[in-house]
Amino acid sequence: MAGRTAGARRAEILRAAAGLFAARGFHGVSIDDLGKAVGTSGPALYRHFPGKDALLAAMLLEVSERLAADGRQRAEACGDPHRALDELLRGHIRFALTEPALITVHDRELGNVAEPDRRRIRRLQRGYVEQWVGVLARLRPDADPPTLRAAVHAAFGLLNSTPHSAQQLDPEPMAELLLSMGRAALLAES
Amino acid sequence: MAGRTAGARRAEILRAAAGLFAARGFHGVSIDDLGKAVGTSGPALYRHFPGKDALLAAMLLEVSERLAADGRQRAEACGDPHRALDELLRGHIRFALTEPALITVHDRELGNVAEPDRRRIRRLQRGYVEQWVGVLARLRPDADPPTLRAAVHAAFGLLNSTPHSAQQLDPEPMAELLLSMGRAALLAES
DNA sequence: CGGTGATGTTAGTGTCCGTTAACGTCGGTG
DNA sequence: CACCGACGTTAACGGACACTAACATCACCG
Repeated sequence: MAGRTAGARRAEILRAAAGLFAARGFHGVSIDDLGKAVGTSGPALYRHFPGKDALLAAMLLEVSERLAADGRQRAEACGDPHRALDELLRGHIRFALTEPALITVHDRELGNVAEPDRRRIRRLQRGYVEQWVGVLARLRPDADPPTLRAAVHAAFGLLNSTPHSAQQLDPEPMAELLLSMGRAALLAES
Repeated sequence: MAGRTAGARRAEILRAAAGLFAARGFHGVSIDDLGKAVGTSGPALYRHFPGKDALLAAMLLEVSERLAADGRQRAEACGDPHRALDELLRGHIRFALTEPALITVHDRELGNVAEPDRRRIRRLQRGYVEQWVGVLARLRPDADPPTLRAAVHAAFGLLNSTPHSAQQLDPEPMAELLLSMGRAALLAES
């Protein structure tokens, strides 16, 4: 029982921390802020994480693993690259619309993670990007890998703009808009 | 002459601060860091800005004004909406590639500006967005304004992804890539 | 029932940070 | 030359922060 409770607490802390980090930045959130956000006060956090840095590292590792695993699964699920690209887009869009705070922290706060974890996160992120590049390469055999990588990063920027603009549209039309924009951008001839 | 020197110093501080804020976030940079970055030490800053917050506010105001003025000029320069959109795209891309740090700070750190300046910055940003929306509305009369606004925000996300990916490609091909991707995304039928 | 581990509390502790104070330098100006 | 404003310095102060220490609670288990 203790294990399950501990896991729930940990997840609750990570969720609250994601919201606060996304809104004010890692250095703009204090340990006491994090404690208050989950109903405890301050240093209770150290029962679940060895420190503030470790909390951020755990959060980014978890997100990167989710994205990478989801991407691998979706990219390998179907042989048609057009369908595979749509699957990747839909998966990323669902994630971005469901957890905008995690997406925000994911591409802003890597610089605040120290070296052992940082490398693991980078490796996962790179693997995710390469899934996209692999699919895209089959759709655009003319383009060289660096261009494809830059295009994928640009598409991520497009999809991750959700936190800035999601308030303007309902989730379903927003998802459709992002899907068509992302597809058009990635398949555009330069 | 003192005026010219002061202006140069002020601009130098803003430039250095942009780089540091973009890399580590507003709260991750100290006054002493800012001083060291321009060759002076610490509190010399208070000869040029009343405080750290005011420095950020000045930076964001300047960027927002530059973007809004440039957008207005480019959007109004030509009657053909296709050409106007290309002009807006090229202008924004040039800015994003020339000053990636300013672009980064511009859409991350507004939350750290207090209320009097904050409203002015928001107004300028909104004006810039509306320039894009106005041009886009002539190209896509079918779409409603909220959708167009969301599309413009998404396109900004695409164009502003430069800081994450600009190292992979030379500036000119990168600009061409962003131009074609941005154009395709904004004109995609949903 | 006594022990134990998980989980919380409050009270420090040392450090860093934004800001102010007091003072120095120096070029230009009356 | 006396003065003054622009610009810089170092020293200090008060508060905030990450983290630790010492102690409380309480379910569970032998």
